[in-house]
Amino acid sequence: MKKNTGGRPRRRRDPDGTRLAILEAAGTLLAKDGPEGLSVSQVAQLAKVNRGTAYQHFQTREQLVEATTVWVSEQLCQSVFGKTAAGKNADGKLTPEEQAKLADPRGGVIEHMTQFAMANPELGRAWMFQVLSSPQPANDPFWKLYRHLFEGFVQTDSAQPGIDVDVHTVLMIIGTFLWPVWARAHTRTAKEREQMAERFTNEIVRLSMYGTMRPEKYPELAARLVKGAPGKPARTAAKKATKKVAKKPAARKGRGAK
Amino acid sequence: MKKNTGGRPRRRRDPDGTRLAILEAAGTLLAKDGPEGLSVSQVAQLAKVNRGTAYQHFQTREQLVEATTVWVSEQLCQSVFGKTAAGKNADGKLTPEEQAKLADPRGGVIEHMTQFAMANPELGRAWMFQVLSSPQPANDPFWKLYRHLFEGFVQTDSAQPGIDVDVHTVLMIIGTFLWPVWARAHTRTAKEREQMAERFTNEIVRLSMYGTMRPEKYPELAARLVKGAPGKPARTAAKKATKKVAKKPAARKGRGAK
DNA sequence: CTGATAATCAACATCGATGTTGAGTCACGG
DNA sequence: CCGTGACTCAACATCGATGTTGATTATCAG
Repeated sequence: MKKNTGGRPRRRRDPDGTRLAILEAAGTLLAKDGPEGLSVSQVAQLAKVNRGTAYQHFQTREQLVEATTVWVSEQLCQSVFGKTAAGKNADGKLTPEEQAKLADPRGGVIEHMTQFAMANPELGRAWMFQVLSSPQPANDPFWKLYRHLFEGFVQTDSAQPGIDVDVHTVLMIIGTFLWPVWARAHTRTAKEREQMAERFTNEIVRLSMYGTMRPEKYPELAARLVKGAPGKPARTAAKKATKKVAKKPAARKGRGAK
Repeated sequence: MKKNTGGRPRRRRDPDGTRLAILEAAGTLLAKDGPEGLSVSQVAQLAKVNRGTAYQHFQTREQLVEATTVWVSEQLCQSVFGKTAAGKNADGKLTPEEQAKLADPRGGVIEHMTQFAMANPELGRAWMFQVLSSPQPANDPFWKLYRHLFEGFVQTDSAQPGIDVDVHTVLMIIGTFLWPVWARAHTRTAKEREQMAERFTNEIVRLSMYGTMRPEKYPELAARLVKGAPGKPARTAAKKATKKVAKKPAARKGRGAK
C-alpha cells in the first residue's frame, strides 16, 4: 500500500555498493563525533540511504560502529602496507628489502603512512577515536602490523640499541595520525598540505638519526643511559602482554526500544 | 507542593562543591564517551546531583562540555607546570633553570607530564578527545604552554639543530597522554604502572639523546639531512600560524525542545 | 515471461535526552 | 525571628534516535 510518493527516486539495487556507502558515511561521522556520537540516522542521511536499509545491513547501531571500525582499520592496512608483508615473516625477522623499505624516507613506510594520513585525515581521526575508546588499543590489526614491522627493524644492526618498541609504536602511529589534524588547521592549499607532510617525515627522519639533545651536553645522563636506568634493565622488553580476552558486551547507553 | 518523597536526602548546600562535582563527573564521562557522547543525565547521575541542578550551573549541554574542556585543560596546566613559568619569559628565552628543568628526566617536565598522565588517565583521555574534536588544537592553553617551553629549549645550544618544534609538540604531548591508555591495558598492579611510566620517560630520553637509526648506516640520508631536504629548507620553521579565529557556534545535533 | 529472492524504504511504537518550570529547602543578613 | 535569595529537585512537554514491520520493487534463475 505504499507508492513511491514524491521523495527521491528509489536507489538502484546494489547491496555491496550500498554497504560500502554506509561504511564510508559511518567512517566520516565516526571521525567527526567519535563512536559514542555516531547515530544511524545521520549515517543513513549522509549515505543517501533509508535508515531502514542501514538496519538491513547492520542489525544494530553497535554492530554498525563495530563494522565501521574494522573497516577503517582494514583500509589503513591496505593503503599503508598494501598486501606486501601482510602475514609472512611472522617470526619477527625482516627481509632486507622490508627493512630498507621501512627505513627509507622516500617510499618507505613512514612516508607512506604520512601521505595516507594527510590525504585521509578523516580516516585517521576515526581510527584514533577508536583507539582511544578501545580497552585494548594494541589489538588493532594496523597497530599490530606496524609494531611487527618496527620490531623487525629494531632487531637489525641498523637500529640503535635499547629501543623500546611499544613506546615507539605509540609515538609514531599516534603522531602520524594526529599531525594531519594539526596541519589542517594551519593550511589552506593542497600545496601547503604537501609541505606539511614533508615537514613531518623530515622531522621524523631527523629525530630518528640525531634525537633532540646533544649528548655531550648531558654527560651524566648519557652515563646513566648506557648502564640502564636504576630501577629497570631498560631493554627492548617486549613483555608478553597479559592476554586476558575481556570481550564484554558493553551494554549500550540505553536508547531505543526493546 | 513537592515534598521530598523518598529518594536520597537532599544535598547539602554547597554551590562550588556541586559545580566541582559536576565538572569532575563530566570529565570522567568525557574521557569515556567523548564530547559528542556526553549526556547531562549521566553526568548528573555520576555526580549524585539532580539533573536540574546541572542545568542551574550550566545552561546547556553544549556549555557544560565547553566548561568541562577548559576545566580539564586548566587541571593539566596546574598539575604539570604548576604556577611556575606560566606567563613570564614569554619572549621565548628560557632561564637556565627552566631549561634544566625541561631536560632533566628526574623532576623535569617530561617526567612530570608522564607521572600525571599515568596517575590521571581519564583526564588525559578527555583532553585528547577534546584535541581531536577541536578545529584548532593548538589553541589549547596546555598545548601552547608546552610548545612555548620546548621552543625555548630548542633555542639553547643544548639542542640539536634543525628541530621542528610543531612536529615535536604533537609527538610528545600526544604520546604522553596516549601511553597511559596503552599501559593500562597491559598492567594490573600499581607497581607495574609505575614501571610503565619509567619505561616511557626512559625511552623518551634515550630517543632524545640517540634517535633510533645509526647514522653511519645511512650515509646518503645523513648527507641529505644536513643540507636540508630537496623541496624545503627544513629549518625550525615556526611559521606564524594563520590566526583566523574561526569561533563557529557549531549547531548541536538537534536534540531537545525549543 | 514468471515467480522467487532480497534490497529498499515509509511508517510505527517506544524510549531516553533535552531544556523548562515551579515548588520545596537551606543559609544568611537584618 | 523572619524574609530574601540562592540552591536543589521532581515533573512536564517535546523531540530525536532506535529498532521493527510490512509493503514495494529491482534483479535474477528457471
